[in-house]
Amino acid sequence: MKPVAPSPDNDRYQHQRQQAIRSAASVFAAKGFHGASTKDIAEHMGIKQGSLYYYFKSKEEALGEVCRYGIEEYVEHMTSIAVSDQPFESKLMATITSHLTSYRERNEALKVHNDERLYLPEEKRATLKLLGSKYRQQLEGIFEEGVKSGALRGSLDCHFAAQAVIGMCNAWGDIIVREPDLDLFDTIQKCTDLILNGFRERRIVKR
Amino acid sequence: MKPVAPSPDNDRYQHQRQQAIRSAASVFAAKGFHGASTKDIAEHMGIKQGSLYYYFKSKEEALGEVCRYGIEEYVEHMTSIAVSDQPFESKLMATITSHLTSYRERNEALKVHNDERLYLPEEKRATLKLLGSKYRQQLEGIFEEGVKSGALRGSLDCHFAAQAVIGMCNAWGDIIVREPDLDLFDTIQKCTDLILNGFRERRIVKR
Amino acid sequence: MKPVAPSPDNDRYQHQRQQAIRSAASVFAAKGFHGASTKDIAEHMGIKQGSLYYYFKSKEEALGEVCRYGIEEYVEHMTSIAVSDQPFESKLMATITSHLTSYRERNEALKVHNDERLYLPEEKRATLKLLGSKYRQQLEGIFEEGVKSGALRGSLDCHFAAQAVIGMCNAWGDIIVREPDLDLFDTIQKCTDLILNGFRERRIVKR
Amino acid sequence: MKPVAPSPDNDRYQHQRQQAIRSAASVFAAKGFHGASTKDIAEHMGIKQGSLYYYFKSKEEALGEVCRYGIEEYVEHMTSIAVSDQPFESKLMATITSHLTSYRERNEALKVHNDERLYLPEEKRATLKLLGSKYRQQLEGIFEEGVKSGALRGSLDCHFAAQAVIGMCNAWGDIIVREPDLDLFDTIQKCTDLILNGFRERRIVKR
DNA sequence: AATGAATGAGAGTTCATTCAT
DNA sequence: TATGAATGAACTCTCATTCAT
Repeated sequence: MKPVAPSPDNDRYQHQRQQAIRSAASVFAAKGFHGASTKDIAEHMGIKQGSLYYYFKSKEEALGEVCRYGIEEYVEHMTSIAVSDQPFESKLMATITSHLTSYRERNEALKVHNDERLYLPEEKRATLKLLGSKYRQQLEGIFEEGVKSGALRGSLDCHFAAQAVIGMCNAWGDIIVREPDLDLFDTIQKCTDLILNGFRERRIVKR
Repeated sequence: MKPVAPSPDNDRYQHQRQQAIRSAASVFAAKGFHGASTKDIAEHMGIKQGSLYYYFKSKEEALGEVCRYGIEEYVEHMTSIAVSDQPFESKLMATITSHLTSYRERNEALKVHNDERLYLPEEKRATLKLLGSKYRQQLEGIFEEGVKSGALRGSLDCHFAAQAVIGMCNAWGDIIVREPDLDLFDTIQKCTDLILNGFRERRIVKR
Repeated sequence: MKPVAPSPDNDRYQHQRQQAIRSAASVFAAKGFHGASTKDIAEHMGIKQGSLYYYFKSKEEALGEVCRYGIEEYVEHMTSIAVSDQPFESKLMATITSHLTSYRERNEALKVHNDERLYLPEEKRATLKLLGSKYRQQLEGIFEEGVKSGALRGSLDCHFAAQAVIGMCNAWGDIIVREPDLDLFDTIQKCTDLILNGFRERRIVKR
Repeated sequence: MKPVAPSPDNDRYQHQRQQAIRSAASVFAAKGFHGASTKDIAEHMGIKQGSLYYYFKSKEEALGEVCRYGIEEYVEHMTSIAVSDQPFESKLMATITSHLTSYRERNEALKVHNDERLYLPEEKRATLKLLGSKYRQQLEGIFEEGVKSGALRGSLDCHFAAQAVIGMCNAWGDIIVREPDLDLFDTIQKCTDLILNGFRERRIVKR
C-alpha cells in the first residue's frame, strides 16, 4: 500500500529488478554512465528499452541502485573482518583478499561505484559517502590496533594509511581485471608484503 | 607535419589550438567525455560552439589531443629522471614528486588520459599505450637498478612493482586533489617511505 | 444493445463502468484529455491501469462516454423545461438555473464535453452535436414563444439569442466554479435580469 | 554578452522567433497544448523539429510566449479605450469590437491564452493573471463611469458585470470563429444591444 | 578567424495498449 | 474480474556537426 513501486513483495518482480541492476552494472562498467544508453542496458537484459522503466524510474535511479549494490556487500564484508578476533596481520590480509576478490569476481558494480557515483544527485551521493566512510574508518581502526599491538610503527598516520591502502587496492584491482592471467592469491601476497615491509632490502643491524 | 589544419605554421593558430586543448581538458576532467558538450568547451574558451571545429575535426579528436598532451610531457619528465645520474632513492622520489605535482598542478589532461582514453578509437589508444608502456618500462628499469645496487630486495618482481607504484600514485593523486589542504611535500615523503619501508615496525635484530 | 462488453446485463459491471466514467470525467476535467493518463483515471477509481480496459476499449472511448454522459442528462433537463407549461420568464430562469447548478454540482462531465469533445473522431462528435443542437433548438423555441407572447421584442434573432445565452451560461458557469463563495441563487437572478433587461437605466417615457 | 539567448538584438533572429510564436499559437489553438507536438509546430513553420529549440528552450516556454503575445496587445488596446475621451456607450462598443475583431483576425494566441494557460508553471501564470486583471479592472472602471453618468442603472454590480461581459465576449468570439459567415459588424451591434437593453420588449409606461 | 543558423540522429522518458494468468 | 508485465510508438529534448557568410 505504501510503496510506489509495483508490488515490492513480489518475488518475480524483485528477481527481475535484481537482473536489471546487474545488467546496468555491466553496461555502466564497460561504457561509463553517460556513454551507456538505456537501450544498451535493456538489450543486455534481454528486454525492450521501454520495459526498463518498469524497474527503474530513470537512468539515474539505475545508477544509484548499482552503486548501492556495489558497495553494500563490500562494506558488510569489511565489518565482519573488523569485528573478528584475528591478529592485525590476518585482518590486513583478509581486507586485501576481500577487495581484490570482489574486483575479480563481481567487480562491475563496485567499479561503477568508484568511477561514476559523482553523476548521482548530491543526496544519494551522501548516502554512499556514509558507507564509504564507514569502510575507511573500520580499516583505520584495524591500523590503530596494529600500532597498539606493536605490529606497526608508532609514527604511522592511520588516516592516511587507510586512504592509501584503499586507493592501492583499487589500483591493484584494475590491474588484475586488466590482466586476467595474474594469479589472484599470489598478487594478494605481494600486496600485503609491500604494505607491511616495503620494497627495501632489510639491513640486518648489529648492536 | 599533419598540415590539414588551415595555416599550420601560423603561430596564432597554434596558440589558439593549445588553448582549445586546455579548455577541453578542463571540461572533460570535470564532466567526463560523454558528459561534456562541445558547447561547454567552447564557452570555457570564450568562443562559440561552431568555432571549435576550426581547431578540431571532431569532439573525439579533441579527446585524443587532450590525452596525448596529458601524457606526453609526463613521459618526457620520466625519461629525464630515468637517464639522470642519481642514486635509486632519489629517482624514486623524483618520480613520485613528478606524478603528484602533476596531479595537483595541471592534472586535468592527465586525469582525462587516465579516465577517458577508453573512448578513443583503437588506433589512437594504441599510440597512447605505447607512451604509457614506455613510462612503465622506465620505472621498471629504475627498480632493476635499485635491485642491482642492493637498495631493493633481490626477490622483487620489478614489473609488478612498477605497475603497483603507478597505480598507487594515481590513487594518491586523487586524494590530494580531493583534499586540497594536504601538504604536497609531506605527502610525497610519506608515500616514498611507505614504498620503501612499509608500515611495519622495524625490529632491530642483534647478532 | 451494444453487447460487446462482457456480461452486459450484469448489474455489477454496469455499476463499475459508471464509476469508471465518473473517474474519467474527473480526471479529464482536471488535466484535459491529452494531459490525463489512463493510469491517473485508474488510480482515481482505485484499480490498476490495465484493468481500465475491461471497461473501455480505449482512452478515446472513455472520452466519448464522458461527453455523452455529460450532455445527456443536461439535455433531458432542458426537454422537460421546454415541454412544461410555464410562462416564458419561468422557462428562462429554469434554464439558467439548470445550467449553473449543473456547473456547480457535477460540472465535470459537462466541462469535459465543452472543452475536450474536439478530440473525438468525427463520427462520435456528430452524435454529440445532434444532442447539442437539440438543446439549442429547444431554447430557441422558448425564445420564439417569448416573442409571440410579447415578452420579448419582435426584432429578436432567436437563433443568435439561443447561442448567446448558452455561451453566456458557460462563461458564468466558469465564474461560479472559479469563485466558490459566489451565491448561486443570487447569480442566477443577476444573469436572468441581465438577459431580460440589460444594464441600461430604464428611462420612464411619458406620453 | 549578457543575454543567454543567441544575439537577441539580431533582427533576423527576432523575426524568426516571432514566426515560431505564431506557428505555436496556430498549432496549440487547433490541438491544445498536450495534443500538439513540437514536430507539428516545426512543420507548420517549415523547419525541422530540433531547430525549434534554437528559438525556445522548451515546449512550455513556447506556450508562455504565445500566451503573453496573445494577451499583451489585447490589453494595450483596452487601455487605449479606457483612457480615451468617449462617452460610455462608445467605450462599451469599442471594447466589444476590439474583442470580437481580435478573435476573428488573430484569435489564435488569445484562444490559447484562454484555454491552455493553466498548463504554465505558477510563476508565469501569475504574470499573465496580472495582465488579465488589469483588463478586467479597466472594464470595471468603464462601467463605473457608466453608472455615474446615469447611462447604467445605479444598482449594477460592476465587478460582476465586467466578468460577465468578458465571458460573454469569449463565448461570442467562439461563435464567430465557428461560423465564418456571420457578419462581424452586425454581431457587434447585437451584442452591444443585448448588454445594454436585454431581450425584453420595452414597455412604454405612461404616467 | 569566427559565427549564426540549421540539421538529424539519437537520447531518456511516457504511455496507451495487450495479454497470459 | 482484475492484474503484473511487457511492449512499441511517440514524445520532448540534446548535441555533434555542417556551412554560408
